[in-house]
Amino acid sequence: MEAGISVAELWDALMQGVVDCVDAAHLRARVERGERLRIKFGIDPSAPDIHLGHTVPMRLLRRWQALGHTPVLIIGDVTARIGDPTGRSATRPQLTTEEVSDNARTYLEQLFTVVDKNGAEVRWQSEWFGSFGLEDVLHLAGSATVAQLLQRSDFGQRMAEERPIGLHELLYPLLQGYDSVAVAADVELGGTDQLFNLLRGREVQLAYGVARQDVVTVPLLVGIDGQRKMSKSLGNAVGVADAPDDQFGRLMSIPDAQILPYLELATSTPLPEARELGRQLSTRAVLPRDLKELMARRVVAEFHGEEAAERAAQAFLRRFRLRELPSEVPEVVVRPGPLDPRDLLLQAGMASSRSEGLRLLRQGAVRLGDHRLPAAPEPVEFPSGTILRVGPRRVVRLILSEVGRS
RNA sequence: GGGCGGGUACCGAAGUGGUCAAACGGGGCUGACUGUAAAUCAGCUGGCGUCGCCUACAGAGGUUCGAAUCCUCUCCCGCCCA
Repeated sequence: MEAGISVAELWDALMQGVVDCVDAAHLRARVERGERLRIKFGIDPSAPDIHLGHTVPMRLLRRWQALGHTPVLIIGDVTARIGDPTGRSATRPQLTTEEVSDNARTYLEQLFTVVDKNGAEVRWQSEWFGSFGLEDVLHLAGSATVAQLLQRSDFGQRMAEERPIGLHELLYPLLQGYDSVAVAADVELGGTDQLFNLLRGREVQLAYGVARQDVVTVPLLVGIDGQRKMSKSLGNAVGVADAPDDQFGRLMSIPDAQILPYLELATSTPLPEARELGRQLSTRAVLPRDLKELMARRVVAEFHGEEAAERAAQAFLRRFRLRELPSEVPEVVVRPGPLDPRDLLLQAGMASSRSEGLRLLRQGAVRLGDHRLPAAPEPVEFPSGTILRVGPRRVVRLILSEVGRS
């Protein structure tokens, strides 16, 4: 435990960025008593990678960890198969055990890019649910009423729209809640959308006669579309394990309004500095574009290091501001000899059909070497190594060869 | 078991005999513009030897000169009643 910092300061550090805290008075008292708490954070390996949105609660978890508390990471290998219905307007497809265990492996690796592996406890749901019998399920189900579970707004909405709600989905919050019983959680952390599930955990604990956890939520990170919650399946996520260039590029595409939230939630920028930058942004003392670049650099640096962040930033500038070629141009093998432009696009993998190729040509999207290709049927010829560009971001180097073409 | 409403392109959703490769919205792509892969505006968005052909509106049959649209059966989904 850190010496020389006041109880109030300690509490502030723990609560930085927190949205909901239940029961705050209870939790604060425990913290002030110097108790070392077990902080539960669950993650469902329902997709192969962790994204920036996940790192928001993870980052808070790391702060708690640094102040002497124990992260208890739950790998939701059972609930992942159901799919958390939170925020969903439709039932999720259920995953197979193989998919889940594959995902879980990469999840753990990626979790420890933020949370310190030392002193963290990793628990798999199957530890306790693996031997869960029907009687156990019934007992657990008996801890809540249908009306209580239907309180959730997403369920209510689905009811109103006469859409289906799977019975297993109703069980989801209870399963997650039981985890808290199994690991004797003192605190559970999650995004604001998790509030219902987190609070349900308290009720489950009550039903099992164990001490109730306190609940802490953090803001959700909006996806790079600036609209919806960040989610892999919505394609608006920045993956923790994504390549530096890819992360940087995606981050540079967020709307201006999201620059500050990203800076505060997805980087380790100290709060005072973030506030000051926000002030400069509002007075235009700093350009949104420049601040966005700073944010993107910091995010990339967290996962790949300063050097990689610098390289990614340089590559981005070269490519989009100066319109230079990226340093690594993928090569693609095409057949030599005069080629119909549409076939060229098809062979180069830039179009999925000749019709699509024709559309791109008509739209003036195709540049071969230094020239824009017209939508004419005349075959083109070019030396090996010629650059083919389609649109602003797809580039390949054409290698002529009779062999190896597909 | 009964009643009702559905299954349309990547998604949502119109269309109820020809003019439907299928309105509209979202997404995606492209162009212009810009501080950016933002915002805005415009176009494109089944395939093929490009004014023609092929495949397509859950599936299989059928009626018709002609069907996403009508009929029959099948499969699947939702809600309600029991």
